[in-house]
Order: sequence, then structure tokens, then C-alpha cells
Amino acid sequence: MSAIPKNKSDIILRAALEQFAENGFHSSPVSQLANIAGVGVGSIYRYFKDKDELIHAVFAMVDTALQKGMDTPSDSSLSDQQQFIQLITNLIHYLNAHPWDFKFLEQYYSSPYSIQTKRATFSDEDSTEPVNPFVKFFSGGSRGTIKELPLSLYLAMIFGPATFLLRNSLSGLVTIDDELIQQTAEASWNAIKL
Amino acid sequence: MSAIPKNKSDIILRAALEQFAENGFHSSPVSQLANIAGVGVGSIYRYFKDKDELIHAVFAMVDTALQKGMDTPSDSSLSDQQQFIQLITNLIHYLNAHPWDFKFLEQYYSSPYSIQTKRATFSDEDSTEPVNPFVKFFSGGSRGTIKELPLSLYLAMIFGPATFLLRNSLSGLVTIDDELIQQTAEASWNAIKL
Amino acid sequence: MSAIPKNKSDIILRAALEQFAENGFHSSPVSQLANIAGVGVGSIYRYFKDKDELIHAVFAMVDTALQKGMDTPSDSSLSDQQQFIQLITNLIHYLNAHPWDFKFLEQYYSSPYSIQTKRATFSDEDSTEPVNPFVKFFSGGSRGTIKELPLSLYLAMIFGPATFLLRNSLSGLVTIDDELIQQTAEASWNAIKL
Amino acid sequence: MSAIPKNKSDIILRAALEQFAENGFHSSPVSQLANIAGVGVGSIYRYFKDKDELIHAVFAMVDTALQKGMDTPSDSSLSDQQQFIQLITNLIHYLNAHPWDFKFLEQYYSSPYSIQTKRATFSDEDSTEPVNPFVKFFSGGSRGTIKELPLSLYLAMIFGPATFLLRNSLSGLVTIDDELIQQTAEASWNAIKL
DNA sequence: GATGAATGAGACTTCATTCAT
DNA sequence: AATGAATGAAGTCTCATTCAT
Repeated sequence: MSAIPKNKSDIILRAALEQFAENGFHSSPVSQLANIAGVGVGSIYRYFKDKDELIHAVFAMVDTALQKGMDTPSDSSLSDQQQFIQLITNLIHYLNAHPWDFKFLEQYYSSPYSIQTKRATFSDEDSTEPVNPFVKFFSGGSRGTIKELPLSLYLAMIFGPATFLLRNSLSGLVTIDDELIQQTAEASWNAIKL
Repeated sequence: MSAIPKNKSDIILRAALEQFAENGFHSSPVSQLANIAGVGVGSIYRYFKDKDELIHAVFAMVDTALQKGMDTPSDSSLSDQQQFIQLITNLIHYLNAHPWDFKFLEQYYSSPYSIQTKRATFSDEDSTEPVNPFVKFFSGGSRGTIKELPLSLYLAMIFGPATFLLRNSLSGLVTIDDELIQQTAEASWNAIKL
Repeated sequence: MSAIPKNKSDIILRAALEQFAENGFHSSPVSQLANIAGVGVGSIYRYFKDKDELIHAVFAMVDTALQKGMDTPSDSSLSDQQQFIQLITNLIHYLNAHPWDFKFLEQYYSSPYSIQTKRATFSDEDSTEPVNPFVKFFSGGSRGTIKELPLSLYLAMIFGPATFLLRNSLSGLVTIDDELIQQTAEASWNAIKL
Repeated sequence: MSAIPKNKSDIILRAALEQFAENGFHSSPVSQLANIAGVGVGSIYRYFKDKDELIHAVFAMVDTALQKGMDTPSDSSLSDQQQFIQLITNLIHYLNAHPWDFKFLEQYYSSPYSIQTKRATFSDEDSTEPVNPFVKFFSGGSRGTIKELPLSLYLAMIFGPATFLLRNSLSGLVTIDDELIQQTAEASWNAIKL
């Protein structure tokens, strides 16, 4: 799935993602990252100023891939409901298929690191691509199919449940299958539809 | 609000909660916890085997308080919808009023520590009290007012959005007021009602 | 001669002085200092914030001892010449007897560290004790026995030759004995006397 | 003044001198020297076995230039005093005009490196050129104008004060002008004249 | 001959834990 | 019981040196 990385910088990023996801930032010594990546410790510092910069770079990689993974060629023949459900389905599918990405993001967002990064989730004023596809979806002007609610609440009803399920899936408390995904997407839709 | 702790063990737990919430586990040296708590480093090790045990103990304290904070004397004169909305309102109110608790839980759940803890959220087989009030709510047998969905999805539609909003509230991206809480509770209800 | 240090801080300072004098700052790893001092590495960091602070502390210790070692109870029955020669004799004697102190000072002054320290050699405006005894000597108002020269030149004719000889003594190029000290002191006097 | 170096070896030596003088040996990574010199790191190791050898080579370059800078075509029409004062004036002028050379020498002499180098200052037995012009001056047999003193003391009264002033000049504590140089040279002469 | 990416030994520093008082 | 000085394992990062291109 993920293309095999060929340049050293990507090899390091992949190894770091794996380690951070499994062990957390603070239980992943740089020396261990180097081992997994199959490079010398010093090489990591050739490509990244310090461990912090590496963490942010992993985030950028994962975030970009996620935006791409969620996106769907906009099909105007689909109803709002169908489009919306498609997006949520994509989101859960992608993160369920990429548990390292999900684990990494969870840690990243609940750490001091995320504070330094300006999240462009809510507005795309200053953002170049990638733009969150859900924001795109909702910013299409008022529709007759959706309740009038704050953007933050739309997003909460989408990412919240999905995140909760994925977390429990990783804990082994829940098994995510297509039926559950479908039910989740519909529930989210019901939460905000008129 | 929080009762003033009187015995040394509680004093330590409170100080630890504050530090962990503000600085994270790995930026909270035991010596600093001792300072804040106003006790010697050695004393912490009298009450807790090591730092890990302290972290788990803080979790237990916070988790218990949260269950209590959410609970409401079950009032059978209220409709299902009213009860449900009351529960969510309580949840968000409590965590919004106790940001340290919320921050701590976020870190705890997205860290390797939570893996070691067996969460008794979904079943109460082995659990002594406290039991999640929402689990109590849903386990009351089938009702005519709620869709037939997996328990995990019910919980996802409750905790997911609430958590998402609280997170953004702490980041300063969103301000949680009573109207938003009401809207959220209703949206969650709409997601699962028949 | 040097009292045997009893508290840990002094033990560390002594060990550091020895190592720095012999090997230089950069060839004296903190771990080695700890070995010589007979303490754990961590202990050094209990008493000194970091290696830099330790270096400055060693300087303070050496500098203070030197001022004391140079000083002589001012004896007004002695002529200017006798007083002056006494001071230089003390200076060379002291540093010759304490080669570590001399080597340390040489390194310290020709390193970036000394820039951070405000040397109070030239003025004692802001300085509390100790004050350089030579400065005291020259600041006693104009005398009829000494040429009118800039203070910096007085000091140059005192410390310059002494330093040069001590350096060569350490290299083994010269042997400093009482006769040489006497000759040096007289030459310095001749350089500035009327 | 300094001829523009044309061969790679000289370019490296110049760059190293500058860096060492400004930042010290240990804050001048070889990679940085390479940058300044505009050559690859590897090239430095083609011309110099290791960093130590480079340091010694810079010393040799600086030392040679200094000897040349101090020298004056011996003019037998001048008195001893005039010749002597001329030599000191040259010395201070040269080092004041070449602060990098002076800073480098200071560091070199007060570092463990200088121990490895056998200085040929005092005797020219084993020395090929250059020979210290002052040694030449004093070895001209006994004169009726100068006190009978050890060679090392002559040198101490010359280099000592000059060095001291230059050091303070670099620290900004003293400004060296022609008057001060003249006064210094005269004081040195007074120190040793009959 | 020249280059600079790659390496890893080793430096500095932090902090969980112990134990004598 | 309580304390906090002492410890050293372990983590982050630098940089002299090598070697394939």
C-alpha cells in the first residue's frame, strides 16, 4: 500500500512513525529509531534538526496522506447524504487500515507538539492544500438538507465518533467491520440532517 | 469544589494530577511533583511503588470522580430523551469545569499506560463500582425510543463528540457555552433515536 | 597548604581545578571530574547548574585565593620600592607554588568564558572585595617615586613579565628561583620608577 | 598585506586561523572550516592528517609570519636603545594589526597543544630559521648598555608587557595607540638598561 | 584529486529511584 | 514516617573521520 520509501529521509520518517505509534515519543530513543531505520544515529540529525523536528515532519507526512486518503472525487450526481456518508466511510476505512497513522495522530494531538502546529482544520484562509474535505463539504453554502449548526459541531459529530471507535478498535474492545462503519456514518448523518 | 485533601496520599495525587495535566507525564519529574505537593521525594515512594503506579492511581481517582460527576439520580418521571440529554450535559459540564481531569485523561488514554489498564467501560462483569452511567442507561433492556445499535456505537456517539469539543475548547478553537452543549446533546440524541 | 576540603562542593571544585589545569576544559569530561572527585556524575549537577557554571565557580575560587595569596599586611614603614617588590614577589611565589591555579587562569582568560565575567581588575567601582592589591597600591594618589603612566601600563609591567616567566617555568624552559624572582621584581620596578 | 593564498593548503590554513581565533579550537568543527575555506571536508584530510595537525600547521604559519613581521633590517647607525625600542614597537604594531594571529597564539600557548611543540625561542641549536629577532639582539655579546640578566628575563620584560596590553586591547579594556606603544617600549627598556 | 553523506564514539545532562539520617 | 542528597543508567546531540562516487 504505502510505496516503499527509497530516499533516506523517507526511510527515517517511516521508521519513526512506526516507533512513535507503538511506543510513544518518549519511549522511542533516537538510537532505536536509527536501528529500525537501518541508519546511523548521526544520519537522523543530518535530515532533521532535532527530535522535535522529526516528530513534526512525521505529522506532516501522516496528515497529508490522511487528507488524500479521505478525499473522493466529488460526484455531483450523489445526494448530500450519500456524499457525506462516503466521506465518513473513507475516513474510518483509511485510519482503520493505517493504525500507525491513527495512533501517531492521537499522541500528537494530545501532546504539547500540536500546539506549535497551526491546525488549519477550521479555516482554510492561510492554508494551501491539503484542505480538509469535510470543511470543503460544509463550506458549500447553506443546504436544505442539514441543520444550521456551528462548524465545530459538524466536525465533532464526524470525527468524534469515528475517533472513539478507532481507539476502541485498537484496544481490541471493538471490531470495526463494514456494517459498523455504515451504521456510524448513518448515525452521524442523522445527528446533523434536518 | 474538590474537597481539600487531608491525607498525604491525596495531596500527592492532586499535585500529580495538576502537573501531569499541565506538563505531561514525561515533563513532570517526581522531584517536581514532590515540590508542588510540599512533601519529600522519598514520601512519594512510600505511597506509590513507582511513577507508573502513581500515574495509574491518578487515573483511578480521576475516573471515579468523573463517573460520580456524570451521574444523576435516576428520575423515572423524565422521558428517555430528557434523561439522555441530561447525562450528556452533565458529562460536558463536568469535564469543562475540570480541565485538568480532561487533559489528564486525554494523555492517559493516548499513552502506553492505558493499555495496561483494563477498562471496564463496556462490561461490568469484573467491575466493582463505579459503573458508567451511560452503560446503565442502555442496559435497561430494549426501549421503543432508541435505534437498535451496538453498545460501542451508542458510546461513540456520546463520548466522541463531547471529547472532540472539549479538546478544541482547550486549544481555544471553540468556546463551550450552554447553547453549544444543548445542541450537542440533541445532535447525539438524534443520532441514535428511532 | 590548601586546606583539605570537607564539603562535597569543594571536593568537586578541587577535582575540577586539577583536571582543567592539566587537560583543559574540553578534554575534561564531566564523568572524569566525577571520577577524580569520587562522586557520581549526577552529584556535580546538584551543586552546579552545568559545566559552564562549574568552570566559573572554579575561577572564582582560584581568583579569590590568588588575591589573598598576593596580599601583604600593608607596612607603612616600608618604602614604595620595598612594598612594590614585595607584592611582585608574593605574586610569583604564589603562582609558582600553585601551578594548577596558574594553568587554570591562563586557560580561563584566553577562552570565551572570561568574557562573561566582568573583570574588576581595572576599577573597583562595582567590586566588593577582593580588590587587586596592585590596584590598591597605585590608587594611593600620585607619589613622587613613580612615573606618571596609565594604570594599564603599570599592570602590564607587573603581570606581563611574571606571567611570561611562569608560563616558561611550566614548560620547563626556565627554573624560577628566589634570585630570578628578585631580579624580575627589580626590573619591573625600574620600568616604572621615576 | 597577507598575500592572497592560491593553493588549497593555504586557503585552508587561512580559514582555520580565522575560525580558531574567533571561536576557539573546540567550537570550530572541521565541517565549518571547510565551509569557510570553500572546500569539501574531505579535502582538509588530504592536506592534514587530522585536526591536530592542522592546528599545529596554523601555528607554524602564524609563528613564521610573526618573526618576519617583527624583524627590521639591522641598522648599525642606531643606538642600542633605539634598536630595542624599534623591535618592541614592531612587535606590538604587528600583533595589534593581526588580531587573529594574536588570538590564535594565545589559545595555542595556553592549550595542551603547545606542549607538543618544542619551542625554539630560547636556543637556536636545533632550529632552522626563523630565529627570534630579540634573541639575535641579545646574543650579540655583552654590551655596556644593558644589565647582565638571564635571557629569559630579557624576554619576559619584552613579551610579557606587550602580551598583556594586547590581551586587554582585545577585551576592549584598553586602546592601544602610538603613545601607549612608545611608553611601553620605553618602560621595557628602562627595565633592563644599565 | 575532490567531495560530502554516513557513521558512531563520546560529550553533556536529566531524572527515577534508593537509603542513611 | 519523612526526608532529600546521592547515584548512574539512559537520552539527546555533536563532530572528527572515512570512503564510495
